[in-house]
Amino acid sequence: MVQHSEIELSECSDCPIRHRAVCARCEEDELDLLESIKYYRSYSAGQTMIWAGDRMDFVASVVVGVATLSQTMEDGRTQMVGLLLPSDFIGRPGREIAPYNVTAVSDVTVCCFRKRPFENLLVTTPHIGQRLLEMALDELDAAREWMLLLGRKTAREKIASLIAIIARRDAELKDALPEGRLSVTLPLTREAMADYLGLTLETVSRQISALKREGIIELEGKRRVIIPNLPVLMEQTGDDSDGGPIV
Amino acid sequence: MVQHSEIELSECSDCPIRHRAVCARCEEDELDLLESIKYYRSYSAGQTMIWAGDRMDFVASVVVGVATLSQTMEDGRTQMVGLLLPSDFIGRPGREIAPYNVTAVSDVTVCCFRKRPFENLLVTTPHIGQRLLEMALDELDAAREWMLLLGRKTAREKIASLIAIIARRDAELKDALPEGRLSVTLPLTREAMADYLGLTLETVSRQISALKREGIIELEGKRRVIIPNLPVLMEQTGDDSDGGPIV
DNA sequence: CGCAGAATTGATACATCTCAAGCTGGGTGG
DNA sequence: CCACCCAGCTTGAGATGTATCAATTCTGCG
Repeated sequence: MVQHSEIELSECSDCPIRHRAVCARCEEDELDLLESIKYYRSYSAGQTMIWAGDRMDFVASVVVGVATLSQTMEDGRTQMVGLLLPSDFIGRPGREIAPYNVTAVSDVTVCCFRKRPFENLLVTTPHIGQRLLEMALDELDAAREWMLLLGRKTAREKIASLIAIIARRDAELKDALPEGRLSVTLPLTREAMADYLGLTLETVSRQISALKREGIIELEGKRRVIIPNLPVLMEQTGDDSDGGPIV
Repeated sequence: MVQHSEIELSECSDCPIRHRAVCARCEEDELDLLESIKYYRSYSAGQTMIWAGDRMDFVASVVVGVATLSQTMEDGRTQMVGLLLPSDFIGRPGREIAPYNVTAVSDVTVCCFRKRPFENLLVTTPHIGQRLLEMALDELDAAREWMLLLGRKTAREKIASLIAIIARRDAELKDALPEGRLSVTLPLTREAMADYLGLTLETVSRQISALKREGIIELEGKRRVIIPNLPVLMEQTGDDSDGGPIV
């Protein structure tokens, strides 16, 4: 079931996530230590990478692709609790059992470290622990933003927020300020968006249609969204108008 | 507005949160360093300790009492995003501006560290960073559990979950397994519970009444809840029946 | 006692879910 | 090359859970 095709990727020194992942702060010699315990793994779109309850003998960084973290209740209701993009970290030092499902949304390649050696490095190599702390705190902030969305926003605000989040992230990747007419690709199906937002897929579809009808977004196919005017979209998110994210 | 009554508390070595807070892993000599930059601050019930947008020149640990972390939208909708109990950490190294409101629910005493010196200790004293990482990851797990609650649970499940969470935590403090007839005190008003759960206070009140009517809980006054049979309550939470928390 | 904040309860409105029926676009096999 | 199929998506109609608005009723306390 699980596809294990090992992929030969570049060395750490010219890895695409070298400066954002858990290894970002490492010096050359520390990088060598990581290099010696790392290996790549790939999954194809739709595959479940890890099942909640599985024993985990590794931790990993997403190198390429998009994956999701999700929880499922007995009756099938599911809630996404994390959206994993390149450089994001999977797993937790000191934990045996995976608490969430991890699913590949697109084809995904991850850089794995065997857990035990990684835990040792964590003690001996402060730069790794420092970076991991920074990343954990960033995720905690994101989770709290997400809690406001889930608990208090309307369906329309949720959709607008999601599109805005994706647009902002795209811009971040290009290091360009988002302005004028932008075009972003939704990496998620309607159902995955629903799981992200705590809605049903029908409501997601209806709200997207409504935003389109009102000219706030345009669609090119099902997955590509054009935002003629970002500030207008931002007004629909319910967030403070004045502000970029507080850093 | 803010009450600054300094309180003379014990030394670190016999501090009530010595073994759970950010200092838990510290050796005696490391503790001395913390001791030299710490000071206490107290707030009375209902007081706002920190406003979102405030400049933060310290980080802190809750020593006594309960506080909340919350976000408010322009039109007044508010969502609680953190419940801070003794030993929980406030603030983030490397951050200037507070992103959330912090409010004292009961009278609260915190142990503060000036931010700059604390950040230096973080680099020179790995035990602090390690513990902080552990705590951040625990909070992240709690946030993700909370996201499932906000996104997918019904009002009744939310209330049952909240009572169960509080019951479990009380038991943890006493290091006793919860069994038989338990009695717990809700540290929150109905409105605060609503902000925690993403509901209105009327819905909270109705659901509590419903659980009472059905004999799943009993009330002693408004704040004290008696749970005649914990497993029966747990069935109402929507969570997996089999399981304690995955550690 | 009497007041104020907290909580309960009721009646109604409304947003979102649920169930059900089509639509669309891209791939496949005849 | 077309017909078909299927997953993903859209749209509709009606049900339902929670919010909203509005009285009361508690409870603790000066």
